[in-house]
Amino acid sequence: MTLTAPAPQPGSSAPGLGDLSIAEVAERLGISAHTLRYYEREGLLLRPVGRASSSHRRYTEADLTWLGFLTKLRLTAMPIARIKEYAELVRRDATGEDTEPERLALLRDHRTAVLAQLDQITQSLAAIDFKIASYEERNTPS
Amino acid sequence: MTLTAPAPQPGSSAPGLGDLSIAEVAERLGISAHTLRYYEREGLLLRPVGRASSSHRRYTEADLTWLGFLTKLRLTAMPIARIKEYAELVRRDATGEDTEPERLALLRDHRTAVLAQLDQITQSLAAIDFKIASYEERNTPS
DNA sequence: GTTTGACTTAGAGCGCACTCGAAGTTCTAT
DNA sequence: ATAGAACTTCGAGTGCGCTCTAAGTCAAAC
Repeated sequence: MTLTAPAPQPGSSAPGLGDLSIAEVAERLGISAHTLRYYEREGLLLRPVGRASSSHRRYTEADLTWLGFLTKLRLTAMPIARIKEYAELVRRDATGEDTEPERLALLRDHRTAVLAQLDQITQSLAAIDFKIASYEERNTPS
Repeated sequence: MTLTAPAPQPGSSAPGLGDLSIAEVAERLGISAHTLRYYEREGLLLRPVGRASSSHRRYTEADLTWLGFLTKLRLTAMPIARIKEYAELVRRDATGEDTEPERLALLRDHRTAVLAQLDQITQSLAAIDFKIASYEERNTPS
């Protein structure tokens, strides 16, 4: 485990020496290496992951940033297929096309869904709290 | 669809005339009739559902109350197996045994999980909002 | 009386998101 | 030099929570 990372110049896109192994990325993101390979296979990444001479994956900071955002989309229950669409838009953008309006729309839609999600969970939590309180009350005949 | 429900006396446990069909319950809870039967099969209900002379299910208010709580547990991602445990505790309680401490512990555990869930979602939402804001900014060159 | 439609059962099927297995290669440490 | 851990690919397997199908019953509407 090499911890001396010689600060890659920001904006570099080719894999360099400060890059991370799949296990390191997995740990940082709190997901498994299996899952990382799965996401890659499913076309969720923005560009091919770099490889070391040994053909082992080497993730750049940019990869990490995207994967971090991706996991936040997953944590808020965005389906894999939807994330894939988003990734495709980003890739199309890199070819000169302007897909920002679509990306913005997609994120706004998702935002709405997340707010609804939060609402449902919060309301359910209130019911659970109420039940807990009623149990506690009963066990505290004072 | 009979909407004139002659207010069942509260506390009644035997199926009566004001009871609801599976379709009515499904609609009220926002789940499918298929799902309701599935929950029943899985042993998530507190006692056998009443039947009309036609052998069609008739849900009491008490059934509805429990199913309402159960859907809130589901909405907060409690696994079916865990809900089943909880239901079993409630049923054991009805036999004279006191399972309240266990039920309280189970709900408290779940509450903790829900809070963590809310936290993760909220943090992810912040990242999504940040991204949305950065897109909007770029499209507003003033 | 016949049709329509909601209900019943038992069991199979499905979609999603991983998760694992096998067999082979490569890195790291001694 | 060699052992063991970590990586590679490809494809299959798993777990969860529904979701649907088929064949049949029953009640109400026309």
